[in-house]
Amino acid sequence: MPIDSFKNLPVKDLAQLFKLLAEPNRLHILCSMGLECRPVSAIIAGTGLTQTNVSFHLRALREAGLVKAERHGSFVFYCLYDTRLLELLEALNDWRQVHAPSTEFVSGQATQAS
Amino acid sequence: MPIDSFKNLPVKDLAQLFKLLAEPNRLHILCSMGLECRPVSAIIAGTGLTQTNVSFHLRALREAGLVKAERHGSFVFYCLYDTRLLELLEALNDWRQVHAPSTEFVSGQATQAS
DNA sequence: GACTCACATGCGTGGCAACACATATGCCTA
DNA sequence: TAGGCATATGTGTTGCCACGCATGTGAGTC
Repeated sequence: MPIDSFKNLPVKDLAQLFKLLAEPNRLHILCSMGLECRPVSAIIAGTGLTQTNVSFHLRALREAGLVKAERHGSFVFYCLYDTRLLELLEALNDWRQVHAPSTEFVSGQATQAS
Repeated sequence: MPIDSFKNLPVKDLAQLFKLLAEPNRLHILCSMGLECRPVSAIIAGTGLTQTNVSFHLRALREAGLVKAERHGSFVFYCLYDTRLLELLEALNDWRQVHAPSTEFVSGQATQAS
């Protein structure tokens, strides 16, 4: 693997993944799922989104292979396919905090980069 | 730090970062910059995009703090603020290859996940 | 089978983002 | 200072995406 292997990154595919993660609500859904499987109703309650909207986003995440759905009775449980995604999100967030703090709350105070 | 610290991720800010990275051309620009500083004209040549478009995307990246601009004569050189971003991109791409291959080329053959 | 609950889907709408064209600005050279 | 090159910016258009409403489907209960 050459040093500048990032020049050969599949930009298009990677961008498609980022597009999925670029939606605050979708990201919220992913994070609120965490490590466990939860029924859609729990996700709706946890996020405060409408049922239509949650279903819409779950479909996108499911079709992209980020989450999987399992029927249990009349409930459909959703969970992450690979929870390591959350670690990557945290890593990226650590980087962001240092680098592009934008709107960030530090010890209860808003530090807006004007 | 609790185990489920990802439930406290600043979803909105993180999504904003992903939004920047969700544009194939913008991602291409970032990757093609690599570790060195390059003038806009080089980026234009490297990406094949129009001057307007490159300038447009560079502005977004600059205002987000992902890249910095330096004037040298009549040229403006752009480079990454923190090249560790590329490592994160690679990590995320490795994850993606395993997990959401979507449209991926392996040894010249398209392996479409139908 | 009728009713209910959990979830999915089709359709229409509004808003935003990428892009191109034209033009402005800044720097250099002669 | 005139002219040309490098880059930025303003405006308008187009296309896509998130969202809500209404409705469909599938499972469980009686």
